[in-house]
Amino acid sequence: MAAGHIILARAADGSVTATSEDGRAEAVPDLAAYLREHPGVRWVWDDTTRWYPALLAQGVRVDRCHDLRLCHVILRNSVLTAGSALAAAPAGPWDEPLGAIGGGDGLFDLEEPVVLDVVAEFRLQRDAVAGTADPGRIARLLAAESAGALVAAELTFAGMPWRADVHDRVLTGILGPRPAPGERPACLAELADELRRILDAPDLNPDSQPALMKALTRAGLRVSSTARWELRRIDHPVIAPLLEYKKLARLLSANGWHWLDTWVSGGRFRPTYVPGGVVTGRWASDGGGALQLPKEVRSAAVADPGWKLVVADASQLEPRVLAGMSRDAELARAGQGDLYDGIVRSGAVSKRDDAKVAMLGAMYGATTGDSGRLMPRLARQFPRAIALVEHAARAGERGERVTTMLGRSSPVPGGAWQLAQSAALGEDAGEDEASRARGQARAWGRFTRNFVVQGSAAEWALCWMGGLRSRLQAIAGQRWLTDGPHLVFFLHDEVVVHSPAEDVEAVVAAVRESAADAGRLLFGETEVTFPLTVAVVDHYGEAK
DNA sequence: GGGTCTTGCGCG
DNA sequence: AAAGCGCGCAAGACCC
Repeated sequence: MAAGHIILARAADGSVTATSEDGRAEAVPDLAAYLREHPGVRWVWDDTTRWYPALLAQGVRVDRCHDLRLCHVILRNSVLTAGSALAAAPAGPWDEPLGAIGGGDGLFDLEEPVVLDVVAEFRLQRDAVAGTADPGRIARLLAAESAGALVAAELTFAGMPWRADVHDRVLTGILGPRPAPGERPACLAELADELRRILDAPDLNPDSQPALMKALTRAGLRVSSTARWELRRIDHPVIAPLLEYKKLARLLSANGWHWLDTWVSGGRFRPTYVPGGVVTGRWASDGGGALQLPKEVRSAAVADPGWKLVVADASQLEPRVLAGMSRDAELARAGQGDLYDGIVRSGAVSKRDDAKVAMLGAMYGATTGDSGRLMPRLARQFPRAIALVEHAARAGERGERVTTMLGRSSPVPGGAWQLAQSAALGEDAGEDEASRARGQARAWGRFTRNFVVQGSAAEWALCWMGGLRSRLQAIAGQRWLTDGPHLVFFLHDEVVVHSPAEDVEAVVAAVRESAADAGRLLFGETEVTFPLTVAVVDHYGEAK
């Protein structure tokens, strides 16, 4: 049996109080020492971002926590806890966005710090969970979400190993040497000159969309935007160098030398992750753009000497999660190996690429094009899976909420949406109004359709990563976080572990065992498999 | 000079 | 000007 919960609270003066489950409270003069003296406890606190980074900096790791702020958001919105006192209460400080609550450590925070009653909030949350038909379900979500908060803090603390010299070499190879401030790198400057020459626009700044638009129009190109997908299908000598320019300009502005100066220091890339930052439950990032790290620069993520990167990604995660949720045995069978090959073997479609496009269409709500055309063939072959996403779409079109495997619910559409729908029902509603409302209803249906799949896949990933974190800790033994194998990167369905070479075998096993556990945590015993692609590499660019 | 919107593109 | 979901970021445009 676990050692139970201890609730930590910080008063306005900074003093810390610990309250155990039987209600006994004690002052905690030395927090780091207190945590070390109580291993195995699940620490309950207002917000992991307000406690854990400082503890890590003092060399203290935490096994488990309950993040009240993240859990509050889930319980406030879930249809499973809609009848709870927590959900019925008016919006309060726990509903405020990240960073706005608590002791007011913001630099210009002039307001009185709000001291949150963490003991009362924890009781409300436990009651909300206990009041559901299957308390274990949403409890698993809260545990996974909280574990994710610990992982996020540790990812930032440890950082992804990053070689600035390698990154610089990549940039120089593609763009030319680093230019003086305010200048374009050589390759971009040459391309810009070429564009000006071809378009006969000597002062053109190709970074300005309106200016580019004008120059293209003057040269006789009929375009309605300067987006790549539109330019790509035009036959004109300017297109090739223009697309090349855009590609290089993107690399320079998003992940060039400026990015390197800003986000990489001491040989580590340290972005900020935001657990629960996306409505579906996916993480967002805030600074560093960790979730958009382009493939071109991944070779700069190099393992330290004597260390390796273990890169693992879950293959075709979303359709597998859909198979699990819908208990679609046919789709589970198709996913015994490569899922898209399996769909071809089932006879639904004839090419692997068609299987992929059709499946994406089912999960995103495609209605036209190849995707929309192929999707009905899936419905015949995998009726349970497709019925699940169709139901989610219909519910969204009616303005209802939908819920993931572990209990995160979608928001209700906003006031403008509701207004448009009721306006369309009015007697004097015009055809315009009605069709706009229909369009918005379908758009919300596409969102809820995707929500159940994307959100449940995010839960799988949280469970996977949480389990992996514990296993890595066990492998590390007495070693400190960054001295043993540890997570350094996360990307929706992919993780990177930085590991001493001698631990790699154990790490690979841990990654796979954690994936199998995650499947069971979401679906119990299930036919659905969650195969991983695992690569042990010296640099991230080698994987995939 | 600041804040916010728009465009375009990177990731899953 | 996306067909088909979810994001973040940078640059320029635009407004005050």
